[in-house]
Amino acid sequence: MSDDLMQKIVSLCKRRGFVFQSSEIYGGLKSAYDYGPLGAELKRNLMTEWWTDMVHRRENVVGLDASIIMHPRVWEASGHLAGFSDPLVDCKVCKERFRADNAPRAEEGADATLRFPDKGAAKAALTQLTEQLGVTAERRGKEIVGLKAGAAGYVCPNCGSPFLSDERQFNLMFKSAIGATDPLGEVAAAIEAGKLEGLGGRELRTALEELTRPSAVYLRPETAQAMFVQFANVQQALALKVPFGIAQMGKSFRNEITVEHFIFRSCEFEQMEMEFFCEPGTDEEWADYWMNERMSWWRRYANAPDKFRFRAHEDAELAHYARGCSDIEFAYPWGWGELEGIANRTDYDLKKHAEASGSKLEYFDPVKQTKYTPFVIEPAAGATRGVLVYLIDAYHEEEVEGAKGKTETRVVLKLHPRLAPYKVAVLPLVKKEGMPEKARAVVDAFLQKGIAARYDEQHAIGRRYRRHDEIGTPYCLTIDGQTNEDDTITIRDRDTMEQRRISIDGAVAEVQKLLA
RNA sequence: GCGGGAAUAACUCAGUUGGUAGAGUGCAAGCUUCCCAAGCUUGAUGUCGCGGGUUCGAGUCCCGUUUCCCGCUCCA
Repeated sequence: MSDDLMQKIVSLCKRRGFVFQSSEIYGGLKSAYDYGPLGAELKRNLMTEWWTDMVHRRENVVGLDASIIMHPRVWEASGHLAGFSDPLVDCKVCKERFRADNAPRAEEGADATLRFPDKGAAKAALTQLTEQLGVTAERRGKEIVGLKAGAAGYVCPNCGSPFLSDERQFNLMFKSAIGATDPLGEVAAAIEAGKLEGLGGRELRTALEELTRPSAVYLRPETAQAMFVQFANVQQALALKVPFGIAQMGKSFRNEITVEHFIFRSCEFEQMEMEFFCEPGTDEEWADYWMNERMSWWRRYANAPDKFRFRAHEDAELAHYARGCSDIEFAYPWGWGELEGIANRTDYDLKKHAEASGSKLEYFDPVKQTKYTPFVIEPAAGATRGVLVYLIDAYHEEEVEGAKGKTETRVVLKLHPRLAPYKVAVLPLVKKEGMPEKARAVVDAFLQKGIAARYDEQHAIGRRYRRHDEIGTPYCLTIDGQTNEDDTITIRDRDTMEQRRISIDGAVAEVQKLLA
């Protein structure tokens, strides 16, 4: 059922021009998606709503639009360069993949006991050990005993097996090279000069890294760091007093181990983040404040507000820099999943960057005459996730009575009017008696005001209504026979399908009122 | 990356033991039509994901590969 819903949404997205697979005619590129005309509007509307709410409506929050490529030392200081290259290992017995540094320790030669959920699984594992790995061991119920831990120094956290793949580095940051010359030229020159001769494994890797390091740059894996790095500039330029926030929207890039669920997790994605700098000791209060602000923002545009919830991170899953973190989760078709994280990042980031750069990233409180490193509350939302969330929230199938009295299924995207790609569709009831001309004039009036409007005369009126239901157009304006008599048109509500008459001259003002 | 499934028209899908690529929907043109995918006429659209192989002949069989979906894992 849930897969079904996602498939319908994916299909609608393509058919109606919300989201296309990237580079589709070349076979597609993994996890890359393009936002079509309607998707571009939806995403833009969503992000504009965020910016308006977070920046324009608040005196103490300002914006930033930083470059995606920053100095590589930013990522060293932030911990991303190390943290995003954690060695991962696969278990050869149960196929579990895990982080080597989180695995249960087991010194070489220590007893290793494999545990399985039931006897059947243990039997199967024993057979596998014997046949594929050539190992003899003994099974006792759900366990396999008589094995020793290997040189790795740890065992599989899932089944306890010491049969593991080599550690593999996953570079989760997109690496690129800045400069007009290809760093491979340096490598080629070094090879020709024999400088790499005799090197292997880790040594060779290190040597190659050193050769390419001068030109190595990374695409940002989050927008947050620029706001820490520019903290002092922003604070001084605008003479901001703590507490204040810096907000930023934009693309981020991560080589995710797995991408999934359409645009839910992709390597290139868009974020809406704000770093709120506050006095130490007031941080928990501000964390509560922003949690409530952000939750009410998400719910404001939703049909089903109860599909959003908080989930506090347990201590074990907290990032090393965070004192606390609460996710705003949404009930996706596949289950609850993250949409936004509100983290208390303490003074970790500012201190790290101060230390690494040698710059003072402190705040002097002119009233209290004290100097301190502010604490940071970070509401970090996924903009592209937001698009998916509202598409899922908006997608409805309804049984309605058709023209001939039989029940039909109506597909309607109940997008919030401010998020909807088109605000109005203007339809001549029939293509004659001057109706198309009048409809065109109405469309022009909307476009002059910068309101996304669409003229549509194709096919029967009912079909046009349904077509706009499917892309979420909240209002359809129809020019009919009566328009010629009294200069009124009908306005149809997408969700109720009810119509009422309004004056043709007041149409723009009427819709503006509805959108406000 | 590992394991499982899938890919045929814009969408949803059929396609027999290998023998000239189909339907519905949608789309386009026109007629009709004064309000909820109505009716009629006409029309266009296929590198059958891509690349090899087997074969007289491959949408169909084999191999590789790409992409998508479902689990493991990671995050916004």
